[in-house]
Amino acid sequence: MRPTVHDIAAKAGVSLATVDRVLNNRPGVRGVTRDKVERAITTLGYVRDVAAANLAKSRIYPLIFILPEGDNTFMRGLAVEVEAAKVRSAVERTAITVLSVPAFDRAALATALEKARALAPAGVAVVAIDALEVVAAVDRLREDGIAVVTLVSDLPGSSRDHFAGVDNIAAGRTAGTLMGRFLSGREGPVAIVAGSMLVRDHRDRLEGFSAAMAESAPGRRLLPVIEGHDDPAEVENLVSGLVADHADLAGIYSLGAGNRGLIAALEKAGRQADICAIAHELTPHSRAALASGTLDALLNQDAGHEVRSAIRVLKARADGLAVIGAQERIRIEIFLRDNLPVEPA
Amino acid sequence: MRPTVHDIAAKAGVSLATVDRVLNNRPGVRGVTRDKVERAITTLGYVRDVAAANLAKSRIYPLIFILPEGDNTFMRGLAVEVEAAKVRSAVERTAITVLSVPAFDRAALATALEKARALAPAGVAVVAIDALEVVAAVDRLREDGIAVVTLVSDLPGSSRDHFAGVDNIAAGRTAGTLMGRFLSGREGPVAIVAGSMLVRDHRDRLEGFSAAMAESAPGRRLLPVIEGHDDPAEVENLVSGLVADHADLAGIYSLGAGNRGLIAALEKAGRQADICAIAHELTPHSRAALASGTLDALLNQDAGHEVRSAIRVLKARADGLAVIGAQERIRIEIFLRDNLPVEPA
DNA sequence: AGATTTCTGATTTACGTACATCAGAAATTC
DNA sequence: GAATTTCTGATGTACGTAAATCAGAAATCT
Repeated sequence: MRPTVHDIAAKAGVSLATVDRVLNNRPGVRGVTRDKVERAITTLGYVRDVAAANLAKSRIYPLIFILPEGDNTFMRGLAVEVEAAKVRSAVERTAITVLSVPAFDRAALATALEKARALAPAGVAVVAIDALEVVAAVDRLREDGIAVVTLVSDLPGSSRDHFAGVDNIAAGRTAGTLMGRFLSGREGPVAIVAGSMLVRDHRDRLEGFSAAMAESAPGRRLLPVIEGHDDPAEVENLVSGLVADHADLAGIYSLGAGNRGLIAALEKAGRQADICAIAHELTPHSRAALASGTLDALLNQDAGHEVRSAIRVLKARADGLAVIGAQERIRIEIFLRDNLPVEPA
Repeated sequence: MRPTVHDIAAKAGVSLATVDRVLNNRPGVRGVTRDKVERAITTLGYVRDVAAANLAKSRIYPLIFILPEGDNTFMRGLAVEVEAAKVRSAVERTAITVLSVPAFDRAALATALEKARALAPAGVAVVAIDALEVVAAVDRLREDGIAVVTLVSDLPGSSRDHFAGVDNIAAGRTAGTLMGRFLSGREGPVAIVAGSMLVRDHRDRLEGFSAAMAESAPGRRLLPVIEGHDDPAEVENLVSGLVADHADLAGIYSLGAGNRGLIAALEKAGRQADICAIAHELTPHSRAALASGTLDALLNQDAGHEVRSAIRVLKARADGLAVIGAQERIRIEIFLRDNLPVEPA
């Protein structure tokens, strides 16, 4: 039978109250007594029953998620995952509020962070934009003792507690190596379509991709980066132009969202089999395109994992606990048509 | 504030005892009363506090894991994950026993299953061998009302409740597509090294690989399958012979364990850069080989995920609850040198 | 030595659910 | 209408921890 606080009290020859003081390092215990209790704890191998402790505490964690608006599937999926977390909030003792802000709008994001600060939550998760005013807003939250986790896109210069997202340089490198190797024995330039160079994750992916391409396919020409602002219509326009202008185009790396536009452009031009296309994020559209062969590979970050990780970290930081880094690392998933998960994602 | 059983009792105008009877469908409640209570439950949006419920029940789940012996890293890693689960058993209310059996020994496995049955646990997780006597032993467990989950390698003909492992046909296909595309523009045959054709997962991987190779690289010649019994020394011998015999060998797919031998053979022959090698399971050795370029790609199943999933499913089945299929699906991870996780795995 | 401060113990209530017991009310049967 | 049988209520205990209160013991200071 698993030892309880009562067993420790008996073993150490002290009262329950003293054990409680030691366990929750409250003041009022002499050094010698504290040692006695701690020895009892280790010899009995006591571990606190978290369920019972939470029950007794009946603590709740008010959390705020700040998410960008816009109709790209990944961000909507992220919002869906946050909603799913809301449903679990009863079980997880969280109270989640969502604030929506226009995409790629640094001023709006800074304002939203201030608004979140006024609500005095235990923690805030935010899809960051890499801008000074955003850094400043995050730092103010931290000064108020509010835990902050960046989600999907990081904010390295700030005092945020944690980044719940993938290593985007590595993601870009992965795409670069795949592209380089898939195109071996084939001529022609490679194009890159981004959302915006304003967000950190896109910049990082570009950096990684360029570096890996230089290594795995040294002579390959990269066309100048195109920004489609994660908007399907805009991306379709840009890619259509690209394909028309470069008859010898060998590959396209789409490092942002708006892949519906990319897919449509390739298929309308009849170049879907010809051009090696690698994109990010598993959505119904990208999934179908991968299955049909329009896309050749897909990199993915699991939005559900990211949201759940962000919540775990925020709760831990709110309690002043350390997080286990390895457990909270979000992996880059690679999908080919052969290892697509069965369920539509 | 979240509603409790007391709130339901008040709302429905009944006593706590009646609410309890409805919630845990115990007998002794009239139809009308039951309806009243259920209406109160839905209108208040009551959800049972699982933590408190478990605390009150103080239920424990005795589980048995049957794992193969042998010194291949993946199975040892699996054992480590089971040990890690043992550590958490206090929190998760499980009591885990491990039985070790010789690898690839169907009779020993059947005996171990009988032994497990005699211990009358709530559930059994087993790395299966595809043999009639094993199927029979599993079916006997199920007849005794013991939940059974196959781990890593499935047993399709049996009445097991669930398979906690990857789709190995898809894994093989993935390897085949990568191999085919990585070798585009290069001549030479491809070799396949398996552990044993006795286990289902290896047979499935072979099937998938052959099919995908046929599609993505139609003319490519596949050498006959070699069985290394997941033993590093044996694998090294076999691969050394293979490399010596085939100067034009373009690729090797190692679908089992014992990759230390594969890596050593390639490096001793000086063919590590020349031959495209794809293997399974991320271990310190395979990880280093991927980083250095001896291996070109690595497919992985996360042993930790599999063990945790198996435990969740066994607990759920022991309580007669359904499992959410999508949540328990184990993904095939693809690693290139660029997306290796930072921590040694 | 007396007053003060600092520790420690004993005890109690609470968290939300499970489960058992017993008594009384309601419905059913004869 | 009396005797059953079947429901329902009231009440209490338990799970393991948190947290508060109060009283007494020990140490420290004057």
